[in-house]
Amino acid sequence: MAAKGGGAQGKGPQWQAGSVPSLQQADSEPALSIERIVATAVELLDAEGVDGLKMRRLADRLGAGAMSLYWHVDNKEEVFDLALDSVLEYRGPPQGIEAADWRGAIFHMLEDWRASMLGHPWSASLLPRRALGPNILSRLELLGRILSGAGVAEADLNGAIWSLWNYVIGATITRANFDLSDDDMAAAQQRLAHLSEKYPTIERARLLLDNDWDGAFRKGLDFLLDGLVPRQ
Amino acid sequence: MAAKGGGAQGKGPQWQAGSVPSLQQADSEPALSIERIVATAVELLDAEGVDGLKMRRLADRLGAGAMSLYWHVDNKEEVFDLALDSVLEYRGPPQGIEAADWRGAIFHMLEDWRASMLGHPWSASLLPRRALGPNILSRLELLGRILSGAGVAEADLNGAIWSLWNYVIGATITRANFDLSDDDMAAAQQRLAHLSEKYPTIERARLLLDNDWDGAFRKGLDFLLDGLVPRQ
DNA sequence: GATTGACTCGTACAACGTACGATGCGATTT
DNA sequence: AAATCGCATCGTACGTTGTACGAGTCAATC
Repeated sequence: MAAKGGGAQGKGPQWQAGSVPSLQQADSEPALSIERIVATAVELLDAEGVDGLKMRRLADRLGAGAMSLYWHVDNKEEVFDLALDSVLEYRGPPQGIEAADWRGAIFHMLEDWRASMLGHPWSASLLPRRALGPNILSRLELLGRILSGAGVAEADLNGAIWSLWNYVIGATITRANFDLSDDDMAAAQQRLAHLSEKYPTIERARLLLDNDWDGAFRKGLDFLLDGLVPRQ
Repeated sequence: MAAKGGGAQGKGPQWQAGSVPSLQQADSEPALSIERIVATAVELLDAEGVDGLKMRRLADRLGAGAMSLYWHVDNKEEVFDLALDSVLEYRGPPQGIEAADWRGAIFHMLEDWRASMLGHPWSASLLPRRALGPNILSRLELLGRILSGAGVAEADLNGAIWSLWNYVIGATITRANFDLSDDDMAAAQQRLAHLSEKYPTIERARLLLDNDWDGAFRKGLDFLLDGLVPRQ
């Protein structure tokens, strides 16, 4: 009887944390586990980017055979899913009371979100393809709770949550994309040099060059919040 | 002397349109060309998604050998770049004068942008990884021109353009992601069913279920524009 | 001691991107 | 007319990838 379908039963990632330690090769490596796999996958992704994650390489880093991974994981996609969600954990606002300063709470959470993703740029390119993990859902839940407490009407809650989510995702993806490739940008400029007179406004605004990304992010967020919850 | 580096010289896509027709096999297939390759790639992407685009399959559809593609294109990545940009062409507002109704002009362009991408959902997942093509730049240029005309200060232009871009990208990617997978969503619900009490707000807002995406998009855009260019 | 179930891994395979070099063909040159 | 050249096509082959399959190990249970 093969192990087929035993460990990683069912479809989709198992969003779990608790598991039995139960190490059995006490000599060197601390035995395989989803946690270790995910942690190492994140390391590898940080070091080599999305294309650098290969099952064999991941197994090597873990001191295991390639096929051993498949006991804990259905396929490579699931590794991506788990790695992505693991990076998006939110530890909550520092000390501020969210009820009192809802605006601060939102800002903190969303800026932390953005920072988390920019700290692992591969996550931005992964996000569009992947499912909602529990950490993402937690953030959305928190967002909804704060907005609701801030006075957003029930009927508008959906639109408000999505608007903020959209904005954060968009800003992060854009930033991660251009951050990864400062020379790509230069190359683009080069490549389009002879067309540059077609884009005078972009040229004038130096849109592609010097940018206060963080400031722009905050400002746009401010506008959005002003619209969602008018200052009294 | 091999053809190596002859046709697709240099690095990066050639953002060109004009080319000599010059068909030489007059019998059946109208000869290979970048235009034909890109058009067929888009077809294939529409039909099979990002993972469905393989060089061999693309060549088959074109009635050509796989390696023939490489005369016109450096590698598969370039096919993605070209396909993405080709989908993002903007034909301009219908009849409205952009100077008079700048708000309408912006809305039209951005909604068209979003619609273009949703019409080819693969484009949303491709965008984070790819470079700026001329069609994207044109849209940004137009956006900047309109905003500038609407009274946005030179110093704020950058932030304003990026805010809108971010919002559109984020909204589109989110929507495309969830649209692709209505059953993924159901599966996610299922998978997280036992955790559902952890997300009461999401539950209550039915965030994952019924959504007026278009309405939410417009509303958020309104808020953003109100912030960027206060109504007098 | 036999059985079971959790876990590991060596081998093998099919599919993929694409390097390489041969080939064909029209236009240009001699 | 013959030779040359540049554009374009494609058959073959290689290296790399994800992963199916089944054999193997070991601890716990009966």
